[in-house]
Amino acid sequence: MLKSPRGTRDLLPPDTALWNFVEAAARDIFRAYNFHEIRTPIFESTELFARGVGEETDIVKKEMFTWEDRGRAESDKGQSLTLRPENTAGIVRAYIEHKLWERGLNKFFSIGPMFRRERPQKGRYRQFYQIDAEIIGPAAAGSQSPARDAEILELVAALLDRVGIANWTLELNSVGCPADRTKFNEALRQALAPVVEKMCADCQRRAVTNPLRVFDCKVPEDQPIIKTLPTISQFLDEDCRTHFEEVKNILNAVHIPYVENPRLVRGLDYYQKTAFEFTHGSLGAQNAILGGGRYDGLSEALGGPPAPGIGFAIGEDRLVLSLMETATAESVIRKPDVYIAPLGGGMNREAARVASELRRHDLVVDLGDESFRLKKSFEAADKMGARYILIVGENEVAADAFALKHLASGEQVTVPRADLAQRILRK
RNA sequence: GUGGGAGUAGCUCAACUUGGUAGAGCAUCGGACUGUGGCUCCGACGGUUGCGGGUUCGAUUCCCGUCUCCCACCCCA
Repeated sequence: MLKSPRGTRDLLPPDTALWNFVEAAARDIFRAYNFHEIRTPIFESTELFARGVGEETDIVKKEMFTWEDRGRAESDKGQSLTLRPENTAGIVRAYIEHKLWERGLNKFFSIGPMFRRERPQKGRYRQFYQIDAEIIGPAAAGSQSPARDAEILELVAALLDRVGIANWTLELNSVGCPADRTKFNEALRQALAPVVEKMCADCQRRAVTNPLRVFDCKVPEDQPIIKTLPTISQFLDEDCRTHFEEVKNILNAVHIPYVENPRLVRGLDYYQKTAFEFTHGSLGAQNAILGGGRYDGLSEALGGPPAPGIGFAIGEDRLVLSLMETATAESVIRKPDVYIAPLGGGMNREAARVASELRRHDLVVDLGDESFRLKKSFEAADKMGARYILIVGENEVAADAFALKHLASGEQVTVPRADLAQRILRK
């Protein structure tokens, strides 16, 4: 049997109602913060991600779906294309390409699929969905301000609260400027050198390949050593330090709780200053539902003008997973207001007329078939959770009044055609 | 990419310590009940036991490979 490819899956009803609920809530929140939707291609030139995400990142080195396009002529060498592994690079590319700063546009959101060639596990798929938001623009427009960082964080908190995710934790850090990180990395290597032999095998490897990852070590014996290691906060320059302080000041002012995590780092090269993550329990090892940060140098790295920016990406798959602990898809689905049961030959066309009329009143209407016995229609109406069942038989058509039964109470009345919609809307 | 666990009906799961005709509940469809449901009862449908190979008279069971999912690692949202 044909199956969906590894790491992909079908989203089916009723779960899709939960996805729509999340996306509708996100759109509401974005509107309140004056963000506007942008839709970029799901594949881009490979070069964009190499330059934007970072040549040396695992994402670019081994986790992208990349192929060579067919050139138009023999002499035309095919361009390397890649399914987008994240969306910030694409949005910044569009910002540059269309000179969006000229139009005064600087707050964007986007919802859609991303692709990474990783080994799948729960909450980690090869096609996954992200809700992205970015603030980007000329410094003169205030895009470098810590107020934007705080605004983004407040937006995220509002969104999580809106969809009903309780007990989230905001972890906050500043990863400084590139110069700060260089100094920090150097200090970290020096601090590790004399002690690394006493640490676990993983840490010994990390100390060489990626020293920052030592902070993620979960081995209890290593913790005392890790506590003695320097943190990035000690290496921030004046500008980064005051920026970070002001972000925290504003968060305090709007009562957004956070915990400082000096060990929080970001994997992508372009992050600077503010880095953050929202986590939620019981997602196993993949406990981050959302992450983001500031990327002041990205536009220039992609050949654009200076355009400080900050943004985040919600892992929608994980958000929905978290949501399923408390909410069921059934609770957000809209059930039919009325199920119409045509009864007897020729009644399909009469039922269609009634259904058409009721739908014009914004009622959710479903119907059976004139071949159904009444019992079957009742069972169908029950199964789909309809509020009312409406019987359209010869008697009803002759009288131009229909039997309307409230399924939960069993109360049944005869209602003239003209009064049907109002009657159903009432309760 | 590495390590471990698991794949049996649409869903949730059985089928004794290497082996003997693959079962239940729920769901679906039909009937009891030709214009009044949720309950009950009866019946039917449903499977190349993930796929391929091997051992065996005989494999859901044992062995090998492979695919997929799950857990963890790497890394990351």
